[in-house]
Amino acid sequence: MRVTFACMINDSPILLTESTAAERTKFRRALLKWFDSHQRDLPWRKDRTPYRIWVSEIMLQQTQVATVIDYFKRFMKRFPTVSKLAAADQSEVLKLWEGLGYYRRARQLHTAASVVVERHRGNFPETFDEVLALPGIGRYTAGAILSISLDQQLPILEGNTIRLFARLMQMESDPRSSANQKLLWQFSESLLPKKRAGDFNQSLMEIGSEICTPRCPKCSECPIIKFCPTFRGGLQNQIPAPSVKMKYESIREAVVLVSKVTRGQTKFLVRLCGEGERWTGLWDFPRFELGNRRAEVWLPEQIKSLTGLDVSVGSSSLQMKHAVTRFRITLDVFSSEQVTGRLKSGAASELRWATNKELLEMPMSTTGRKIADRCCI
DNA sequence: TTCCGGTGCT
DNA sequence: AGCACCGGAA
Repeated sequence: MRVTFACMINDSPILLTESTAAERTKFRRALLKWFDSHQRDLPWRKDRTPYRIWVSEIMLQQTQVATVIDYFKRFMKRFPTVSKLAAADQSEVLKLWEGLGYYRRARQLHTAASVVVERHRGNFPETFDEVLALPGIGRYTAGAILSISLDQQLPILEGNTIRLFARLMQMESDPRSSANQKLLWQFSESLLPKKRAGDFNQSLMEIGSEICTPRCPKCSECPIIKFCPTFRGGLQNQIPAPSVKMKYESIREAVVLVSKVTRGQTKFLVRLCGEGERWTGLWDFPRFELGNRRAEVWLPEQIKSLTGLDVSVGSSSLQMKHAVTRFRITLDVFSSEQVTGRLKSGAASELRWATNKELLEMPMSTTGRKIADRCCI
């Protein structure tokens, strides 16, 4: 049997970094055509107002699409407009964000909503500089919002497109270096079509996340395979250059679960995390970095100075492991016994007693929520 | 157990 | 330039 691969023999490889205008047109068309038939049905793609795209982009920062979908739906149902968001209490915004992580995003989103109301009369701004000036919005997010919602011809560069571009450019050095970041932004800008810039940018990101994956990229499904020198060279595992390994630090933390019973109601002591600490604006049980100290002695001292209460702690009733950035945290939960004294007034941090039911309404971190679920029944 | 990922502060 | 911020997925 004779098989000819005429098309492959005749197709000369195209390097986008040295391409003609006609070749870039082919590239854009291939991407947009793929997007027309392969784009996922996502809730923020239904009604592409700047506000909805903004909320989706903030949620999608550092967070996968599958995780965001339900949060986005709940958020838009409760806050259908920027004015409704601005009018809400921060704690309610954080409650809708509970479990998504990076809670500063929610606080900045809420702050920015007020800025939009006051500075822009409730209309989300439509120039790059005005959008960029809002808290929580950097170069990527400003470009994404304005290209996706208004088709403004603005480039984007984020995790998925960095990887895709590094492969399309056959960039062998670290794409995270500032020199390479500059090249990648230029590359992103050089590819943009005049029309449908938003679909084009989304297509790049979707191919980056669904096809041009870090490991085992699905090159056979890639609509722009013929523009990819990394595929031709079989260098998918070398490009992008692997980053330097993260070095982790192990730390020990302890939660003290302080409870009291009044009129048959069990209440638990919680505190509001303040500015400059993890989980700002969220509620947490009293939590301490234990280090190598002895829990039975040190934790009651800490509780005394924090709250004025005298407690004793027994042995840990629950151990959890979790990670926050570079820290590997082993968290022990100690239930306090023999609680005496009154909560001191004018404490440095905001403290209160909360019933099981009240805990449900308070925004908490994922570990805080697990402790509440497991221990505050 | 390791990897992944935007913004903003220092 | 380096680091903190979070949770989920590989």
